[in-house]
Amino acid sequence: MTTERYNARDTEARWQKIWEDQNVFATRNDDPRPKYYVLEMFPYPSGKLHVGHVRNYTIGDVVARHKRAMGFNVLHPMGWDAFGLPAENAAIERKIHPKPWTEANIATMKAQLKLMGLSIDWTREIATCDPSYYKHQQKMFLDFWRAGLVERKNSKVNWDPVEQTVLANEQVIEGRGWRSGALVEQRELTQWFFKITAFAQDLLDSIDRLERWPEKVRLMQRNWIGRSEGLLIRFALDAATTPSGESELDVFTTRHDTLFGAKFLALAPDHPLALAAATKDPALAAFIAECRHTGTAQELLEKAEKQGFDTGMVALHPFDPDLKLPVYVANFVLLEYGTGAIFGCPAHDQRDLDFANKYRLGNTPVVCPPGQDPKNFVITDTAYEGDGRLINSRFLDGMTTEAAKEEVARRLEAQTRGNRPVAQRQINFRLRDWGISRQRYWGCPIPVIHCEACGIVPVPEADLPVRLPEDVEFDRPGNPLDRHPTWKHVTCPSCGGPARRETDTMDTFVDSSWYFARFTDPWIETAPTDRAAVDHWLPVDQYIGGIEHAVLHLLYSRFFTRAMQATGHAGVDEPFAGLFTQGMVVHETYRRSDGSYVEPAEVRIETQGEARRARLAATGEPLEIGPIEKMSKSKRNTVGLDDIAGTAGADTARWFMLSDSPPERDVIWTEEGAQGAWRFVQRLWRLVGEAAQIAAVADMPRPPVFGPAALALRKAAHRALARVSEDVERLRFNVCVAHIHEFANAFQTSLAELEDEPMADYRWAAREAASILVRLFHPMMPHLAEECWAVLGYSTLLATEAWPVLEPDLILENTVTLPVQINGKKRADVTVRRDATIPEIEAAVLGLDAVQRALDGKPPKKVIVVPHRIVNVVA
RNA sequence: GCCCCUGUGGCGGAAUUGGUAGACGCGCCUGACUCAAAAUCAGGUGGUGGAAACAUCGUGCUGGUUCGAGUCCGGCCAGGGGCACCA
Repeated sequence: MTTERYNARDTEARWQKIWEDQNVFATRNDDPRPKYYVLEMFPYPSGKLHVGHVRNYTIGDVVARHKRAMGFNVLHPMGWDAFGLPAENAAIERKIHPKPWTEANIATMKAQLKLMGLSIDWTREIATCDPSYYKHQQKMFLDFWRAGLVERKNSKVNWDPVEQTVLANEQVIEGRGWRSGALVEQRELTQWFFKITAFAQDLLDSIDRLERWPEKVRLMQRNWIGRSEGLLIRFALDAATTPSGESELDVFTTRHDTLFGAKFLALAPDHPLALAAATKDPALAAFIAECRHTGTAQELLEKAEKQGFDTGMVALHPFDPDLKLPVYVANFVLLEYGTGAIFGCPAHDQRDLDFANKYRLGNTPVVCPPGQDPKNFVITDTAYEGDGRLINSRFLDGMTTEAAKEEVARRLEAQTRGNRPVAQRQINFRLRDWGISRQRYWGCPIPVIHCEACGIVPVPEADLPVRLPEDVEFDRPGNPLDRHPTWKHVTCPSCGGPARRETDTMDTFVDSSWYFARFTDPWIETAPTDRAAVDHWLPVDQYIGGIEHAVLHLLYSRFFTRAMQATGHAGVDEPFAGLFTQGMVVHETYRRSDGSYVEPAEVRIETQGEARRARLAATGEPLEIGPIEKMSKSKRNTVGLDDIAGTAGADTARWFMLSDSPPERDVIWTEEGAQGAWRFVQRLWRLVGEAAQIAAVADMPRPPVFGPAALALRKAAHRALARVSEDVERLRFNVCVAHIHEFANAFQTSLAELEDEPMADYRWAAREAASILVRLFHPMMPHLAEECWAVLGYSTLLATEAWPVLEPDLILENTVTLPVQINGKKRADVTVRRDATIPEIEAAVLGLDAVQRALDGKPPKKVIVVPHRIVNVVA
């Protein structure tokens, strides 16, 4: 019996067309079934779908198809994160306008996505560069502004010299721009900010509720928000020493217990008091200028030595005005955190100690580590930053760190100067407001107008969207909007006088902060969201994407959803109830003897025993096999969709992506593995073909009894069903793959052992087994599954079929075989009735030869019976 | 420097969450089919000893808890990630 070889190319195209023609994946908002919203992070339309995308969307598609089979009304949309710099760079390099460039890329990538057979509702497709999308974003910007969630302020910002634009803190990784990799400089600019800090506490607290998020991402967000509880202490200054008679200085600390160890105060170089003093002290002004200079590049900043300048000002210790503390300006104090001023306790803070040692300010240990004799506890080069008992601290002596903090806070809060308390408890966050101004063209225009008479005026809602002009030039660096001859010149909507449009555009992360909400009703024109739709669908039940967005996109979206809730655009605060971060696709690298990289497609791998060797396929030239790395153009180790889907088909690529590694880990793309997946596709095809030959007709009545062969097959089918059902729910697709393999092996063996003329009961069981098998692999390999479904004689679409129903009786055996251990080592097996009592099991075990021998006539010390698991005899 | 995660055959990885370590796949070895190759099918594949039954060791190292530890606890080592003058 021969079966035709499975033709992936034609078959996949055929089913894709059928799904499309029948609108199988279009989702209705008024469908009464329970909802399930699956979403993969939408792509930037770079023009090329790479295997990382394939993995991401395959995972999402498995979830979508499985949930659909489980009876949910599944929303699985797709769109384009279409604003961004690459389009502008293409415009500069290739003289193509960003708009047609982006549109062409979208068309290409959409066609590639369709080749993968994803069950996407394309009727909801959106692109963020479309005015029908960004007009709503402008509307929300204005609403947020009115709600006090937008602010225009002057501050130090990260300037990317390559991209010629400002970046948010989250977009600076190790001092470099997240995209350009250029060293970021600090610049002082007036910018638009979203007040993400307004939600700092809530964003932090709510992380606890995100139970279906990876712990790792939750931790990263907690650290990024960086809450610390401390005390704001108002130090008195000796007014005679200050530039204009200033008498107070606020300092934030989390270690108020060490207050008696204070040796100095330090101000950030740009602290108002430092600037005031600098007007009267040229040397200080020079020092501050120097700090600013070295402060431009993050890298230098990290290596820079602690430096300070004694301002001559004197502060008084809050508990003893006779203790005078010098006030320095120091390069390591940050203006943006706390009050921009600190008190230095050298004994218990390494930075303060380095500083004090350099300027000979001395140190007094005030916290004694546990187990240390206070009498000979001295600090030289290493500060003690841990907890302990207080020493050298008058009324605090003997207290624990915690008690001393409380005592200091209590006493200082009770003190007043003027009529203000000397201290108050304060919570500080590391999180900064989100700077969204970008000095670029290809982004969403910020809908405001600058008027000399009226100040900053919002664009009236009737005038939205503020459209990007299309006639722009990219011949020079900088922002083309700013250079446009007419676009920015407008009349003030308030006074009618001449005014200027804002030429900055929004960070593209704003675009991606609410697209998931827009998908719930992308048709509504009068508002960003339809409240019924957005409240029905959100939060996203399963969101899938890369770990690189752990704090960027995922934190911004959490903020944005809260802001939408505050302005009435959504009824929820958390956008993503479940998050899954998938690993990267990596590949071996190959290099010639001259060090140049060679693409996998040009390489031939030879194996000799366990040794692997690589050669250039064309010439046989030997190549060095390099480390396995993230796919990149520079290492030339990329694999394109065409390389995979071309002959072996999308199903093969999808199956391989899911088979080896757990989805959260990196998967190594190997030629051998891909071939293995292709072989399995063929094997399933043959297997289902053979099964179809003997399988009963679909409506054959269920036989009253099953013979041993039929029963064994049914058991294997239902065992696989039970296991795959559980593991697909837990997104453990690699384990699902193993179960399907196991079942296919058992099925094939069963068919091979068959007599020529199978009995009716077996023919019924074969149909059942085949239909279960096909439905189990359908979410992963939908085209092959549809084709097999048709081969089995069904006329329905498998894409809309229900998940098989488990018969639990079939996976319960009447007898169980338990391993028998003697002193913890396995020595025998015992088979007992499933419902055997513990004494019965014990009796059976003690009767075993191996146990008798081991006991040597003596009674066992102990027999541990764990029903259905194991028996352990302690001799 | 601080915080977190991960270490299991030649490789990717399973292990019912404290109960038979190595499922499943890749690779490799042997055999069948073939003039031959590919494809396919059958068998084998952690180390050591043994013809075999079997014995014995074995989840980075080390100590502990337990009848029983890959899984829990303590201390190391290695690899990966996040944050980084955050007071």
